[in-house]
Amino acid sequence: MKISARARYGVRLMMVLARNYGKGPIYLKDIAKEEEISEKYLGQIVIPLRGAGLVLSSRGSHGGYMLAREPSEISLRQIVDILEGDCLVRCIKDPSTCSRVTTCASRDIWMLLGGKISETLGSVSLAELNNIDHEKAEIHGRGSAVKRVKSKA
Amino acid sequence: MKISARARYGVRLMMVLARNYGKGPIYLKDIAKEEEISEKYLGQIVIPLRGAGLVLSSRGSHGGYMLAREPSEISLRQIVDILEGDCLVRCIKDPSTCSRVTTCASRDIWMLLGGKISETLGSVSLAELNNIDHEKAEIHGRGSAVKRVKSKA
DNA sequence: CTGATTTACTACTAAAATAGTAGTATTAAT
DNA sequence: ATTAATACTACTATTTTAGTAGTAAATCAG
Repeated sequence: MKISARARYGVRLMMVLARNYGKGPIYLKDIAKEEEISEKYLGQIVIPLRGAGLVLSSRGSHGGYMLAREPSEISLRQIVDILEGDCLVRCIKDPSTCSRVTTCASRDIWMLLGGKISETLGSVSLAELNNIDHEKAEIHGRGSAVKRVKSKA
Repeated sequence: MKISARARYGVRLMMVLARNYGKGPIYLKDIAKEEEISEKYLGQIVIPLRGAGLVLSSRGSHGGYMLAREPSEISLRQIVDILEGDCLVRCIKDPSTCSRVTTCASRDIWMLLGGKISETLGSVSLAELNNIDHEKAEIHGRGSAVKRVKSKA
């Protein structure tokens, strides 16, 4: 039971966009460089986030990505749900895959657990996440994200 | 983010043993038949459960498996922890695998989530799980487990 | 003792999922 | 036009998963 790189990378991508909210579009290249993630792979990850309306994009030489709404209005749950396609057990989404559904108690428990996970992820917004990040950065002395690395200046 | 068949099967195996607690050892063959799981595969799954002291085994012609303690004293968390080797993200168990550990906020969230999952699984015992099961069985009319299928009689 | 039956252990394997890479097309500013 | 960004599609190496197969060891009945 682990979280895919896809979802983890997606969250980090969104955190960078959240830090730069209101500053216009950010290049994927810069995010990839800062977060040390393959740009091509990030390019695949951002597509469904855009498709779900969490991210806006613009193409061309001054293109890039930005959040579609405030960081406080985007929860981790939304991001993870989009990127982590599969649920805990298949029979939750699709009960027809198992004939034991009506009598299976363990299924009930996996559903309960799935609910708890959603609840937990739903209770954390990108804004809160970046607050944690900022506190840690103050202690350990890290710069303020993209700006420092940005290729233009 | 899904639960492996290994862990799911392990939970079902333990539920059968819980239903038959106090009745002496149960054959893996019967459990496999009842739960419609490969006996050989179950044989692999039960080993670590025995190793962790949750299950007792005896070999030979009247061998089998039984719980090492009362169903109310065994939580889902124990079972899942034993069978689901990996944690949510590798950097939790082994911080040295990532250089960003000190400044990474997302890691904090995955740890929080991991805690919630443990908490949830820890709050459910095999006894409680079988109560749910029994309620469902009464509604949908299923027999009382192994006995019905048992190969000897 | 012997044979039947069970667990214990080890090695192997087909299929699926994961985490990418690569290349091309499209869009937009200079 | 050229450049520089996103958009899209296809492919692939590696790892993980979910088993299968076969042998060894223990235990009980007769």
